[in-house]
Amino acid sequence: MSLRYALLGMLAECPASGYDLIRQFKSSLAYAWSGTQSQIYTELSALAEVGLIAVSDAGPRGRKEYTISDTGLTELRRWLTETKPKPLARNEKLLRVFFLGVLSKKQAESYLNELAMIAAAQAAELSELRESIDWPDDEYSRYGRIALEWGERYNAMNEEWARWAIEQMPRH
Amino acid sequence: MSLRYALLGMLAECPASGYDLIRQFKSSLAYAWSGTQSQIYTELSALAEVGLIAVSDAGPRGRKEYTISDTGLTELRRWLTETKPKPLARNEKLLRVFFLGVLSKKQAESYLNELAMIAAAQAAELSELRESIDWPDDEYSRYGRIALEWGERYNAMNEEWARWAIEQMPRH
DNA sequence: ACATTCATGTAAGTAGTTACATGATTCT
DNA sequence: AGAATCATGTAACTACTTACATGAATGT
Repeated sequence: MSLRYALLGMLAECPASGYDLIRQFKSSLAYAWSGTQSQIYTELSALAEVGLIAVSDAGPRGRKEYTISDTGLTELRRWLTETKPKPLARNEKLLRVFFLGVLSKKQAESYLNELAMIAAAQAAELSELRESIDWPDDEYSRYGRIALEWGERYNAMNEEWARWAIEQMPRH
Repeated sequence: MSLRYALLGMLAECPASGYDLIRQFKSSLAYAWSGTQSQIYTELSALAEVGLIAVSDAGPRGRKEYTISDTGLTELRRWLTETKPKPLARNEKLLRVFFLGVLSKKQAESYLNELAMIAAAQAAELSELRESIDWPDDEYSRYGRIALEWGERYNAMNEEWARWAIEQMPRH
């Protein structure tokens, strides 16, 4: 159901097509929510059918630009203020850590090292992203910057933790 | 598919019933993976059918204790060493941050404050958990402690970040 | 006797993924 | 002319959730 609100939220900023939204998912929203092409087009049709968004323009190659409606914006605000976010429940990288006891110490250490490297690579990606965006001085980019900061802190934390974890391993 | 490996991983430590595993999901594994009662019983039947686990004992009230098989353990090791963990893709708390621009500053700040409080509460829960467990000196608890440390760092990071975010908001 | 906990299972529905399918427009 | 990109949609499948259903054993 969150995909629905992710789409509403993006359309609250500016009108966009399904194709545009798929790219936005991949760039800015990637570490907060993911959605496949097929799911996004299906959900956009459903949102239009219930009147939370509407086709506001048509472009070449069957492009349909959607705009959020008043009821859509109201529904987005209701979601933000009257419902509670679900705690996160799926972290495959961490899940694997619990079971490293079935591997050799060398293999376990190599996995932890891989986690450190993934975190470092993602940190590099994010700092590149931060610099590639020229942040306008508006509401949307304030919160975009705050979310990006979360990503940077998350990656830093993961890398430090993975390096700490390697140190906890007995010498072999 | 990860649920399958979560179950295999828990059974690699010691034999257990579906009921036991459900409780383990709620206590130690909760922030790494979640699974409902219905999903867990269904998956255990499927795992038994393909021979990755087997019923090793029967108890009162139809209790069935499962034990991991050799092929099950091999499959768990294969998953850990030969497949890559999927990056995390769903964080509803963070998703909402992107869209706080549609709320008033007061409402947005109140949301960020709520995030700080959730993180603090979870940190308290985890430190209680750390103290309630008497950590045996074996492989499984080494990695359990490492995973718990991740949770503590994650919560600390979230709380600090949320407080930092509130400071970024303009005075009103 | 009654409540609680232990213990498992199934059915129906929703959300998400993978694969297939098509075609217009733009760039080189 | 051919490749790349833009652009949308549907079908089949897998994963996950919610709700329903049952009943034995244990504690008070």
